Amino acid sequence: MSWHKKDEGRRGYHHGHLREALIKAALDLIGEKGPAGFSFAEAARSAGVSAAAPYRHFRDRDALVAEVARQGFERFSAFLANAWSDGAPDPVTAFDNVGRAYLAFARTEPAYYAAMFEAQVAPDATPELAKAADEAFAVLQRAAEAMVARLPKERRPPARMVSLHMWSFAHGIASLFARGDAARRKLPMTPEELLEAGFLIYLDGLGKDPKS
Amino acid sequence: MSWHKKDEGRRGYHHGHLREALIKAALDLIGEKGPAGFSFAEAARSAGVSAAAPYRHFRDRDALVAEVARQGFERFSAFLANAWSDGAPDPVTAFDNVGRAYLAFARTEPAYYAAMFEAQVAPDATPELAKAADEAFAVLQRAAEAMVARLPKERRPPARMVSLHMWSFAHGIASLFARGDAARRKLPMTPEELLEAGFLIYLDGLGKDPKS
DNA sequence: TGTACATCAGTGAACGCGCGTTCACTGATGTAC
DNA sequence: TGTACATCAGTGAACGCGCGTTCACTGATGTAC
Repeated sequence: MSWHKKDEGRRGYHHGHLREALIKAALDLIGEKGPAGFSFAEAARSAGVSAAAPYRHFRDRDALVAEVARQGFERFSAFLANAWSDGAPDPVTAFDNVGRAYLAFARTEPAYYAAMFEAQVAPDATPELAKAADEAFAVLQRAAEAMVARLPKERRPPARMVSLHMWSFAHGIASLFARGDAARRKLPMTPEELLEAGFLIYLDGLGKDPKS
Repeated sequence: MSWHKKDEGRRGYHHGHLREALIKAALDLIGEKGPAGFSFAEAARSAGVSAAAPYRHFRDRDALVAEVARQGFERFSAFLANAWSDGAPDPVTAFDNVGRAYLAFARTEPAYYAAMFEAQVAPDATPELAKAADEAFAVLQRAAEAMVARLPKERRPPARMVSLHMWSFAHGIASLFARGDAARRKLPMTPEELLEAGFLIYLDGLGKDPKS
């Protein structure tokens, strides 16, 4: 990677993009050793800067992790929204795509995923983090609304509940079977197949009159 | 707590139950500060023993965490099996109870839960750990088998799939909304209500002819 | 256009600390006879 | 029953290491005039 606004590799007394470089370093280190396996000092070192420099940009290690998590949620939102694609070609297919995107994110971005969900960072550690997480969930919520709207009005379930079901289901599969690190468990099928099968059964259940 | 076989508090040169005491100390420390927040030295200190002593019982910190996780899975198995209660009073109710037990375990034993699922310990770090985890899953599997057996043979889904769906769903809810630590997210209902509602919809879906 | 000055990002040396790990040792326990 | 001995769990001192954090500093940058 490169910092286009600076001449490659070279820098003077001022780094110029230290904040961004520290976030990148933290992300890489989380990817290598898990959310607990990196130190403030190590992030500074890998950004090529003295151990005291990060204090100009982050209060402490946790603030840095929270910022990584926040950026993770931002990318996650965009990724899910792209999969949803405004419900195209149809809400059911699009919703299934959102679930697959959830798994794909966990697999291809294990460092972000760990920072978002498995660093011992409280979901509301900073207002910005809470907001970014809410926005990611809002994508699921909007998708659930569009999907639920297709059901006959008299037995239309609350979209909020449906979105929470799907979030939990995708999250469980991702955390157990689709993660991109050593804690992934074996599965006799792809995580995507497991998710889709469950999703279809759930949809059948939604479509069925609960009194029958 | 007390070590009944030794007179309270007092010990001579030999500890007598150091292995157990270290495991207990690790569990407590994980509960206080998360799976990454404790050191071998600290476990030794809180067992009242020199920093070198733990090496007589565990190769390193990870081996100790793996043993905590193993014991966690053992308790988890027993807890789930107790909830299943051989399918009494009926398989559907009993299965729902297993789901509730999953959530209850995550909430009341956050330290075990963290060691089992969120320490960066590979599921097959030791053969004993892998075996204990498999046994916990086997309880779910047996429950799914009994439940599936009630469906008409021609559209009976594979029990393995059903148990994986339920594991993932319960695990997702537990990890996001029912955990016993600071990373728990807010929910506009109880985790148990969310789980039960999803479970019932899924059951309806299973019962429905997929071709209809 | 040039100069003086304020700002502030990054330095590097220093501190105390706890950790992991090793080592030769010590002393409690149990058992062979 | 008593004694000699083997075993091995726990000691404590020592080591080097990296971390977090502080501090007075330095020098690059941008801007007021």
